[in-house]
Amino acid sequence: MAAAEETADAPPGAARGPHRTLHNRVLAELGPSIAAGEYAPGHAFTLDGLERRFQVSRTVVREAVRVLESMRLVVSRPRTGVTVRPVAAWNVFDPQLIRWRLAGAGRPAQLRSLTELRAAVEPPAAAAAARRASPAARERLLALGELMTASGHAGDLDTFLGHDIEFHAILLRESGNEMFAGLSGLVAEVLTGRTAYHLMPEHPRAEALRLHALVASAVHSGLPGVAEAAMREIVAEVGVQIERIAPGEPGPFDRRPG
Amino acid sequence: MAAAEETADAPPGAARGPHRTLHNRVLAELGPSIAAGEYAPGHAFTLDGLERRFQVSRTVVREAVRVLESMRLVVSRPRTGVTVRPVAAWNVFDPQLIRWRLAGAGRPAQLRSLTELRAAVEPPAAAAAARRASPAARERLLALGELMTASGHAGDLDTFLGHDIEFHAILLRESGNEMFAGLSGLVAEVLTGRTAYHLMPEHPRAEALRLHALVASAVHSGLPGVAEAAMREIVAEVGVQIERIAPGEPGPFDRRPG
DNA sequence: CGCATCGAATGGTAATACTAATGATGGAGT
DNA sequence: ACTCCATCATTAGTATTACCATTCGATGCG
Repeated sequence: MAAAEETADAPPGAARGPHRTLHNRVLAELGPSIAAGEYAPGHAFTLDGLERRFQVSRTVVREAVRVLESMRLVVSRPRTGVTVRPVAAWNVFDPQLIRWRLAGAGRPAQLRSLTELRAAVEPPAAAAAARRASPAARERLLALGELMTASGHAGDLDTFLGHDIEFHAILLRESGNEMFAGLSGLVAEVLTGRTAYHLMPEHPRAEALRLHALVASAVHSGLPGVAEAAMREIVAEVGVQIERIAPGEPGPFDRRPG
Repeated sequence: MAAAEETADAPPGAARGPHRTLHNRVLAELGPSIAAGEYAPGHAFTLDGLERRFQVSRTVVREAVRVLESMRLVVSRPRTGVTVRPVAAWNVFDPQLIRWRLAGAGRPAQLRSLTELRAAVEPPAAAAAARRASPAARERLLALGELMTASGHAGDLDTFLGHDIEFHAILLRESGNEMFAGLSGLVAEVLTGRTAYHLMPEHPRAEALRLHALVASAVHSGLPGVAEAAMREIVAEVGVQIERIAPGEPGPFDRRPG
């Protein structure tokens, strides 16, 4: 009922999404452009300049700058202004910053870093989950293994992706390590990005399906070693994927001395 | 000359440390107490309350709240105030937050998470460094291996700690993965914390010294597999250390079903 | 039980004073 | 004439204050 009003009283600018506040809108424009390297380290903004550029008050600009400062993207000092810091100083684990980089030209490099990180963390996380997961989580993992096998054979990549994400998220969350758990959102981005990059075959490899089921089974049975080994097999193909994501980057045998 | 003036114009409160600005001073008090769990999730502050509590203006309080918000410690909404979010929502990788937790009652749990994380990441990082490190870094690692052996045998734990930190920092930085590199500061905290907790024997174990030298040698020779295996041995003792840090936590064989 | 209204708290703007950092100026000593 | 150094002026962030707009939960009425 009153369908006409629904469209009328919800102008696009007043959306209650992440851009609810003005300083978030400033961040949404300034953050990605700094993260993309559009401003060289050392480049200096002034508050007045940003004020004019975004047509907002000083307070709003300062709030945005404080957030950028807490991500260590910039420093704000009297007389100097707001200067961009070198990339090495940035908080590269800040999810917001990661998303900004994924949205821009740095996407392949960011996906590459994330993929390597996930390859390092997920096997120990699987082992930890085999030790510490709740009974309900163990059951859910078993079920997800079967669901993934089904949707994988059916070639339903969207459904498969959803189950894949939930599978890895549960594993990380149930590892009992909150830092592992904190990576679950980023792993989801990697898995999604992999699909978006068409790095997935039309049907997931049968071996990968079996390995996921094996991990689930090992966790269910409380066998950390088996879970870790099986997960290591799953992430072993990342070397290949990294090459496809960023072919220009130094590969496994580059720069080998002698 | 004018030595008397030097002491006069540099009062301790005006130090140019991290508390240079007012909002940082508010953060330095509010952040740790929230991070320590002194306010249950759902607890609501008001800007006016914080204003009075810290005797600062609204602007300053708002900037501090924005930073806490970007760490996902709190959300700020009209009518509701600034409410503390559940721990699961926090940006657990934010170095500032990690330091706040390390400074408070959560220190053992935080050290435990960090130790597990480092155990997961450092072996792959060592492998990557063997592939990608610069020649200068390979040389420095060799030298550090010898320095650690010397200071280790001499029982000079402070010097040893310094070399140990530099060793792991170089390895992470030269892995060519900026997210691995971003962990170097945190690894330094773990190593320092381990010493502070008296988890180190008076003389580092001879095996550990040999293993560090072996990692350096493998990286120097461009042997990723060897570097990774040796590093895995180094971090293998973390299981023991974790037990000592947090004896009450679920151990390797807890909750095993069946 | 649904809905309009109220009010409490944040969100945003503007004007202004304070303070820190830095480059320029000018004088003293060589 | 030249160097050195203290001092001052300039610039841009820092902080305060006051005021209005917006949002959203609660209250209570129909």
